[in-house]
Amino acid sequence: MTITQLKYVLAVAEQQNFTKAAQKTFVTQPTLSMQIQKLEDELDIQIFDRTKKPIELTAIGNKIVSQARSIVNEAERMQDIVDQDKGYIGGEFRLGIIPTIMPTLLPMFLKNFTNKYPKVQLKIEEHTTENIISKLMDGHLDAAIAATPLSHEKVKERVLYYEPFVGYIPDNHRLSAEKKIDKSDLDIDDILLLEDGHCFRDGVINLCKASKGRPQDNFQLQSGSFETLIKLSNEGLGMTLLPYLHTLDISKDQRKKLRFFNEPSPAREVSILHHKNELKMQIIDALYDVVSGVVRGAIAFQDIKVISPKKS
Amino acid sequence: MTITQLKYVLAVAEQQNFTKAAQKTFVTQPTLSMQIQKLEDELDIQIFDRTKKPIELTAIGNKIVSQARSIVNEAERMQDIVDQDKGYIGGEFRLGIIPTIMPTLLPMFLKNFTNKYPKVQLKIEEHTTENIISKLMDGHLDAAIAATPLSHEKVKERVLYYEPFVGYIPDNHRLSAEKKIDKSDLDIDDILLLEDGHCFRDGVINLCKASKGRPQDNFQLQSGSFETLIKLSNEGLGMTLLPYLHTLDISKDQRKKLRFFNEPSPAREVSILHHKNELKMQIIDALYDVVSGVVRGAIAFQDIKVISPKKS
DNA sequence: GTAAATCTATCGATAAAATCTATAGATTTA
DNA sequence: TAAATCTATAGATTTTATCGATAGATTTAC
Repeated sequence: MTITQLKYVLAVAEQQNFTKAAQKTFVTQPTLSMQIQKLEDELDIQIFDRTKKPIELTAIGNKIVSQARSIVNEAERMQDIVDQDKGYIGGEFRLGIIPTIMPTLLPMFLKNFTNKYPKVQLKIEEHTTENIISKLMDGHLDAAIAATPLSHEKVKERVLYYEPFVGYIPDNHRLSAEKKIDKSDLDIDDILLLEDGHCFRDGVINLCKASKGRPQDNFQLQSGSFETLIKLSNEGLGMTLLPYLHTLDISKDQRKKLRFFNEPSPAREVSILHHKNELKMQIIDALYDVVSGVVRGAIAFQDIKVISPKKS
Repeated sequence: MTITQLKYVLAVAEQQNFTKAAQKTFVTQPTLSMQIQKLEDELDIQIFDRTKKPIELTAIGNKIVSQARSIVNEAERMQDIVDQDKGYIGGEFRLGIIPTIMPTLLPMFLKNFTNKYPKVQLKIEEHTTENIISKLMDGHLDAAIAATPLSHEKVKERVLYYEPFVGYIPDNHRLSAEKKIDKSDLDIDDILLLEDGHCFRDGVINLCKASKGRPQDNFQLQSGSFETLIKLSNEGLGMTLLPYLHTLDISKDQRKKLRFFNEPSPAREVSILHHKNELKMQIIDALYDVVSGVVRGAIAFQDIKVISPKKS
């Protein structure tokens, strides 16, 4: 058994196709066929069920793939260990970011980071928190930025910043006259929410529950972007809540409709996540430094109360 | 980087000698030299400091070896996964046992086990609890039998049996007239103990502490075997405590000196330990079944109280 | 229903590698 | 100082991985 064979198995398992897997691994298809057969012979089992189209993993094949992933990950970590020892910061780095953080945070740190660490090939992907967790586990992502705490056993969190929630109140709204709003003012049936799957939505629901104590499940409207929520709100469909960083680049007119919360302001905790096995720690450290540095200038709230991002 | 190269590195790190490592890995010494050099070139570091005699690991070499061990262990697990899937029970299996369990328990299950699972090559080693933990961690042992609970993060425990402590009271002793003894009768300064390093010693000390509340550290005498303790006790040097299984094969005369505890009798918990990564689970399951089976016939106490084996 | 397209396995050739034997060079031991 | 021990190097040999070409099987398209 060789590490190369295991990589081939992973490629075929992922592509469900020998030919495509061959391209991905930069060898010819017969090479894959032979090497995988050799491994199957050595272990004396079938990894793939080739009668199915497209090709499928056998029951034992699934276990093999899972173990192979673990071995290949550990093997790739070897170079990282050496890099870390040398203080070298470079290579490919896959960073996941949740949708409600991506548009505001990314422009703030990306240029700064790539300037400072030109040898790092940052690959940034947008995923929901749920997908981020699974992609951190299987090694597809090296790290991620999401709302926390998630308290996942195999994922470590390091807090980057706390981002207060800000109310966006249309002119005709009952709270429009208030200078500041209080979480006790919130009514879940009156707030425009992001669609299901966004943890910011769950955070808002938790916030309302905390104040009212009774959740309702038939929300009026749902959207995938804050821009849409703002427009719907302007149409008089209700108020909405925005994360603070998002309020920094909205128009002057809209800014007038913002209402901050009484302290302690409800806030979300945003952290950098990585797998417990501490792959590429030196790049994660670098990201942490850059991001927490740029955000420190933009957010300066003292008294906040963290709202859980988890569905409850 | 290949798995073979990593195995060579582990062998040289262990033997601190290329020539001996070559014999162990069944290749010639030049093969080792070249493969290890290739790996060093690929990672662009020195794993071994060849100026030192005997050869030593460099600082980064230590990290490499640790990671290599992890990779090789995971790789070897691949075959175990296949074996488990096939229901095959065989191969080499290294079992560690602590000294105070070895002489009584081993004869009880060994023949039974080897009859039942002839394809398993059992290699049994005697180690202290401390050594057992480290050898489970580095993969030298596949499983071990020791007093628990140890609550070690990476070691799983499965209880095999509870073994009561039994007092051995010489004729001239103050407790000799009692039919049963109580843990409140114990005086640590009056009990003959095994030498330091045996967890049975720590268990007894914990027991005395629990009753008296004040530990003393200047014990009268220490020995490495219960036989010696019994003889010393016969000489009038004090009482001692024996694990129940040990009392099953002592002479008739000596048996008269045994005093059981009032219930709940203090007891040690004996468990089978294995690494969290569940290597060779099928053999561990088999061992568990056999051992707990044979012991169930020998120990039939109802009301016991487990004493911690850990030094405190 | 047939032809084209797609996909995997197999074959023989070739390039790459791992390993071996022999030995040089260096260091330690006697 | 000689012998013994140990690692590195060189060159030969065997083994292995990969490739290109193609056969055989299945699916897709018409």
